[in-house]
Formats: sequence, structure tokens, C-alpha cells
Amino acid sequence: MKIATFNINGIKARAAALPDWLDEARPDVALLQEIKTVDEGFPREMFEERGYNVETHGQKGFNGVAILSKLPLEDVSRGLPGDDDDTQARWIEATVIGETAAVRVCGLYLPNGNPAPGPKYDYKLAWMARMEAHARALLATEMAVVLAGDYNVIPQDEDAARPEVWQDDALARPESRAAFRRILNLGFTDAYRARVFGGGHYSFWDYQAGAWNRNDGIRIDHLLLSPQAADLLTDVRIDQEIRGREKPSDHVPVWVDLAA
DNA sequence: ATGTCCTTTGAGAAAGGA
Repeated sequence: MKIATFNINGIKARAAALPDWLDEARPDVALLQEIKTVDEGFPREMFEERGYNVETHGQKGFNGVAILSKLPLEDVSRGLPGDDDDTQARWIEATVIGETAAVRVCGLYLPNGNPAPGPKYDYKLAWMARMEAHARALLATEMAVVLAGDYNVIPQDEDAARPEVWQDDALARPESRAAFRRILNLGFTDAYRARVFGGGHYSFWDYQAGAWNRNDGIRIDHLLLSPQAADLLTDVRIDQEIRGREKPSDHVPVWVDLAA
């Protein structure tokens, strides 16, 4: 079961690049972030005609997440538990019925948090605390669980081409990194780091200042695997070349293959 | 290099977010 995460930065703007990538990469499941549309505005047919089931959790103008799946989906849930007043569309989860195992997949768009310090940073850290609580509950189910999305967290200095630039940024500040580690320490595996070591591996390059051409990137899109999912891991990859194409997102897809 | 892109508002250009 090939499961990908991809922050597409607007479904309307990616109407060509996203189907092109889907046709080549052929993921069984694609978790999309920043669809930047309400549910009614999402072009479901574009994906249904390719054999995908479509579940969205949209919002006007920004945020918004979606699940595309060639396999059956059950028990779809929208929104991160823990704060009924939080109306931002940043979380969707569902159970994917694979040939040999069911996988609980969660698609997440973690708050950016800048400027830090400030209310947006407070929201980010509060959101991460809620995510930790929910991740703990998911672990308790003993299912194979995949937490995949745009984490807006640079886990370590090796995950940035120029770590000194990000030192005081909400994506790399100690509190953000510690909150990310707390989730890992529950028993999750950063799928990419289970297989690939060292620097130079990024999932985001800013549109500004020729960041892509200078390979001035950061690794902020992650797939965290519960022990039951980590045991099924057979492959992981960043589809980096997508960033060099026409009208790209500023993020690229990251995917895992699970024996499920 | 204060360097870009995407969306909304509202009807052209500017803001907010990233």
C-alpha cells in the first residue's frame, strides 16, 4: 500500500500538476494539504475518474485537507479532537482497507506558527499538544497508524540546507522540535529517517530567492508510523523532481510503501 | 536582492498567509 503526503498549495493552481503526478506515481492513498477550497469547490470528478475515492475537509481560502484512496475507506473523521472552538480545517483521518491489513491514515496540516513568539505560535504548540494526546489514543488501538502531512517542523539541523537561518523560526524553535519529539517518543517512527540518513533531503523549497535552484530546502513533510505500521515498511521516497516542473507547489510528495 | 505564489475581495490592486 503506497501512501503519499503532498501539500499542493491550492487545488485550483495544481489542476494540471497534481493529476500528472498521480498518473505517474500511482499512490494507493494520497493525503493532500492546503486544498484552499470548501468541499463543494473540490474537483472530485478529476480523481474519481482515476479510480480514487475522495474525502475532503475544506475551508474557504486557506488550509483544507483531503484523502484520495483507490482502496475502500471506512470511519472517516474530520477535525483534530480536543478543541471544539478550533474551526481551522487541518485534520482528516480514515481507515484504509488493504489486501492484508487495515491502516488508519491521518492527513494533517500542522499550523505554521510564525511569527514566534506570539498568538500564532501559541496556537501551533497547543495544536501539537492536542495531536500528541490523539496520537496516544490512536496507539492504544494497536492498529497500523500513519500520521502524514505538512508538520511545519524541521526536526533537526540536518533537515535544513541553512539551519542558521531557521534558528528562531517557528518551524525550528526548540519548543516546536520538542513537541515533535514528544510525539515520536510515544512510539512512532519517522519513516524517512528509518531508511535515509544525513543531510540534503528536503520536501519544501520557498518560491522566493531561487531557493529550488540553490537547493535551499527544508524537510517538513513527514510520515510517522506506529509500531504496527513501521513493521510493514518496505520503501520510502521524496519525489523531489516534481519541484522543477511547470507551476509546482512549493512542497513535493513524500511517500511510503507498506506491505499491507 | 525588501527577491514568489496563491487566494479573496470586489471590480484593480492590495491584503493575508505561507
